[in-house]
Amino acid sequence: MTKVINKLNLKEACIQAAREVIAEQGVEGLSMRDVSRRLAISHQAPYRHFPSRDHLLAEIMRRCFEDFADFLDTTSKAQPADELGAMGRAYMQYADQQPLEYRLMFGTPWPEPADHPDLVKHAVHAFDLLRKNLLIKNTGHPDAKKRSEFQALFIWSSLHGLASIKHANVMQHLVLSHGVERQAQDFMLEMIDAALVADKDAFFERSNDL
Amino acid sequence: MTKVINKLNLKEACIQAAREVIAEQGVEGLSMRDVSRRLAISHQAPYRHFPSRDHLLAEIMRRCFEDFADFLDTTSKAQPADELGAMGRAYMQYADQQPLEYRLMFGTPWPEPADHPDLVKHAVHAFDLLRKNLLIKNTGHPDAKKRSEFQALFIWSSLHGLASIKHANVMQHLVLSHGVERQAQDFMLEMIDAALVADKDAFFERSNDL
DNA sequence: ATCAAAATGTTTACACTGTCAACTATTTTA
DNA sequence: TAAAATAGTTGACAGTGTAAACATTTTGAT
Repeated sequence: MTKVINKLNLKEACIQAAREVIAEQGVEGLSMRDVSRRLAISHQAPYRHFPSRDHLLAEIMRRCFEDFADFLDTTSKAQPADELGAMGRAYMQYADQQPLEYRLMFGTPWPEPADHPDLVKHAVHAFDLLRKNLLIKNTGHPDAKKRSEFQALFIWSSLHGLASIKHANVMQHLVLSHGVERQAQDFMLEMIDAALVADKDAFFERSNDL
Repeated sequence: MTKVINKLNLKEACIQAAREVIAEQGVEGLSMRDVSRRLAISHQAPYRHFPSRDHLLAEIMRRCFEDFADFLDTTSKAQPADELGAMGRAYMQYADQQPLEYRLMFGTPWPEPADHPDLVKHAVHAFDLLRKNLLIKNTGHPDAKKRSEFQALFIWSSLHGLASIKHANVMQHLVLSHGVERQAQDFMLEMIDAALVADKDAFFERSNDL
């Protein structure tokens, strides 16, 4: 009987139920009382396990980041010939398939980070996958570390930007030529690649003058 | 006396008060009753002018897009030598200076677009500024229209991505090398430029095979 | 100018939310 | 086994959006 299983580990059940709500209705549709109702428990029971709605939300965000980083890692490692490209495609794939979880991670104002250190740790981990990958590509280059960070920020920004524009459903109002929306992702990845290939030494010379 | 002025045009006063709330506390801090309280009117008065909170919000979003497009337009036209670059810098400048309004436009789930056609129209206008600018740069090129749209999406995504990552306050947790956060924007603009300069014909040839 | 109609604003009421406080039942531990 | 910690329930409060009924003011046609 589900109810008994729930009560054996109510904390886990709350998280599960809340994730379902979020995946169905988005984060603003999540209410503590809704979670309680789904589990057929009193509206205060979840508070024995989470001090507040924000704490429940933070735990869910943490797990999303965990899943997300895992997905990026395993998917890109499965294609050693082009890890970086695979990672980019995996990023967009995740954003496509889990739009509401993606929005939770990257489009929701974070709860006070100081109160949720684990959340930050897992979020940073996803970025570090990208950063490390680039660091390898940049070996031998002067300023390899800094360069990798710039590049990682650039790549992440571009992918995240496209993902969040897609989510906002703005594109369908832009009256784009045929096929543009569908091919936008591929074009974006090509542009990122081209930018990385292009020589950026001029920038570093100039920036050293500052 | 302010109160009288308000009552002479309550609709405008509501919008003004709501924008203040949003600029101070962000969109989730906006409540209809809060607006009423600020204007010292009954909590139902605003409903004579806006059917719902979403309608008030949509009107504010519309105006933000209007202001935003104006800002991009005038700022970039002031530097005819490098309109595109100026537009990119203006974009980031706006995002920096009006973070909460920017988040309202690009980070808030839109109300049903069908119910708010004007909102969409103004949002699209900002994109069209970019698209038109690129179309001029691409004159003579085969597929100039399509190419411009791809490029516009790429540029917009990159800028928006960086802006929204900045807003999320994630960067300060990434432990970046010295100066990287500060210079990220310049690097981004360089990368965009480099990508645009690089020959993209290969992409179009390949994509035509699909 | 008058009088009905439309507009604008107020009051009251309802269902919903997060969360505090008090109480009870259960489980763990000394 | 008694005490203490843990887990869950019930009831309350202040906040929200908004529907309905009512009052007032403004407007337009006669």
